[in-house]
Amino acid sequence: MNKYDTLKLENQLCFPLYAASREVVRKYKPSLDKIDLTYTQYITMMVLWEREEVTSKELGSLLFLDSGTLTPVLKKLEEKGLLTRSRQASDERNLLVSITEAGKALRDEALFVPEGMAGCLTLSPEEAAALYRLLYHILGKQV
Amino acid sequence: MNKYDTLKLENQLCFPLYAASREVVRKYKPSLDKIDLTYTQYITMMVLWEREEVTSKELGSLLFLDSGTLTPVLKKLEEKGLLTRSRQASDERNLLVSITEAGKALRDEALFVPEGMAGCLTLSPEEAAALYRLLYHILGKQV
DNA sequence: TTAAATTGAATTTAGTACAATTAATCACCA
DNA sequence: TGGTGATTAATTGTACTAAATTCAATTTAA
Repeated sequence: MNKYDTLKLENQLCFPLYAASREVVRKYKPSLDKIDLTYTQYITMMVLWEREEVTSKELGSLLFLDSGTLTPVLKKLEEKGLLTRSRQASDERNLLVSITEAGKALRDEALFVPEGMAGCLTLSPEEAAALYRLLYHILGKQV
Repeated sequence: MNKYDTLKLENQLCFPLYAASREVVRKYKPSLDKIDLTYTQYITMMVLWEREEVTSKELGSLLFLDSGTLTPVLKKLEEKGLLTRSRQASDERNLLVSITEAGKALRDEALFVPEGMAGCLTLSPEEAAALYRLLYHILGKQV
């Protein structure tokens, strides 16, 4: 035991978290390429498939992304014709994001994405549930 | 139960993994700012504090980073005077990365980083160990 | 000994993150 | 009621990270 042990890679919890996150996002890539979305764009669309209309602020808090990150993502998705951006009449500071028909249509194509990932993570249902709980704990949302 | 359930954000395991990773890296930032390192630079230095000399290739496999990501990181650390980059005589394709005295000296300052993070993650030792194991499982390295 | 295949790093291009700025709204009090 | 300062939300600028492509060195096979 020496004083530098806390600086060893193998003693870090953050490092495997960081690496695993990138690893899994990388695994999504081939499926997401087929529908021409990045991972960030994909989770954004997930919210819109549930909500149809949402403010940028709400999106940010759902996805844990700040507005500086979200702005270019939303502009890109607007370019693709999957959503529209407008200002909320009641408070023009708020950006209102609305899904388009093309955006709704993409949902059916996107069904293949979780299908393709199913075999990728070799965790048992119990392990997956435990991991899920621990991760939301870190995110400050006890489940 | 409808066919779109697999596309709900709350049913994803990848999403909290992605979000938690960014969340924790964000928590490191204030500590890392004090020693003028990004998180990626920090984990790179961690390897060099253990090894002193390592090829770029080995670094990549230890950190799960590819050379395209590593090249700018190593150049930046060289600029800061924390390491030197040279070619391996036996095979000039290999980039040899060596820590400098300044790099070694930084280790003592870096001790404050894990100290500062200690209170940030409110996981019990058992939970931390479980998470650690699950993450390395995803990384394909059973522990 | 040379051509083809492989390996490793660097470059290019795109995406993501943070800090600083700008615009809109709100709250307070004269 | 109207104005001033504080707050909130998004955007912009800059830096970092990631993936795909390119280029150079090496190895292998003919």
